[in-house]
Amino acid sequence: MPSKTINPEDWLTALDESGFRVTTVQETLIDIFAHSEYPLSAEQAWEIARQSRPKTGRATVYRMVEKLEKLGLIRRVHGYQGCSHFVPTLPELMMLFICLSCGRADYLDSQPLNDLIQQSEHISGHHITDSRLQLFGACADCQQNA
Amino acid sequence: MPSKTINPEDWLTALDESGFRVTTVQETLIDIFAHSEYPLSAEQAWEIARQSRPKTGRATVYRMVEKLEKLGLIRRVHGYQGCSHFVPTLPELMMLFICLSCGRADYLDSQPLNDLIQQSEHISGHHITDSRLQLFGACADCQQNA
DNA sequence: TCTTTATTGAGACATGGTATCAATAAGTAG
DNA sequence: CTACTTATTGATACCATGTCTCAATAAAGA
Repeated sequence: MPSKTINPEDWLTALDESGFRVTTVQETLIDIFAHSEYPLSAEQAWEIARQSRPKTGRATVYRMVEKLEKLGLIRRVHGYQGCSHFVPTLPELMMLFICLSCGRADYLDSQPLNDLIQQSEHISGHHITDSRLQLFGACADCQQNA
Repeated sequence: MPSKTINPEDWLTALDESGFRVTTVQETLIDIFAHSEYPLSAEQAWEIARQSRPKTGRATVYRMVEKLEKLGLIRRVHGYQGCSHFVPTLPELMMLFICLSCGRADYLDSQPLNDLIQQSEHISGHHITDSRLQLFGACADCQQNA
């Protein structure tokens, strides 16, 4: 479902514009992350990558993940599967929902959250520069099949 | 600052009532977590514990952390210092703020957040059973000293 | 006090992630 | 198109964090 609004080409462009060389591993890994409906760990991405590109090194995958995260193209999921899984970042601000039953990620409108954060900032006196909100539960589909 | 509303005695009672034996390591570790103003990792807690109780085993600390987390007495902090630090859980529902400059944790009223979550539940059709919201930035003190 | 059994400590092990370094391949200049 | 420069890669050694095992210890109840 993220794939609807994510274009692997843009990611390559982003890497290029940041002064990195465009390589085949990058293309492989970008494709993997951009098209996955589920949060992926570096280890999982490595496994998938080797199916189409057997010589892919482990360290390379970890380096790419770090790079993609720094560029804001993927985002770490902090949750029940551990804290080492990543989902593509959508262009707009979104809150992340993870279904505990099927594992899929869904994105919800986060404008109300931003309002709430601004409010908290006011009340507490803290200057808030970043936030993580993640929701867990059963997605609409899984509720029906239960 | 959490210490204001946290009573180590209650934690021991909670362990006792859950059918666990009350031991000296437990008392040591509970004291450490209940009185820390900063999120602590198991490793850090181990280090502190050995100062007053040198024979404390590493695995024991990890086991206690797991136990305390399961009982809901401490809570994992997902953030910039990694995902392996814990803070005491307050009795009321609270959002967590972590200062990126001094590392301290602060708790903010989370009623508005709960409203927001209910709203999202309605709109998305997902059944939300748990959430994590964490805020990062500079606390009021650190802003002044900057 | 004695007995039972959960809990502990020590250390081996597994996993996730990083550092090193020679080999490879992308980009650029000729 | 070729040669050159240098970022990126892959293999492997390494480190940190967390788990498992099992004999020894110490709570709790009889």
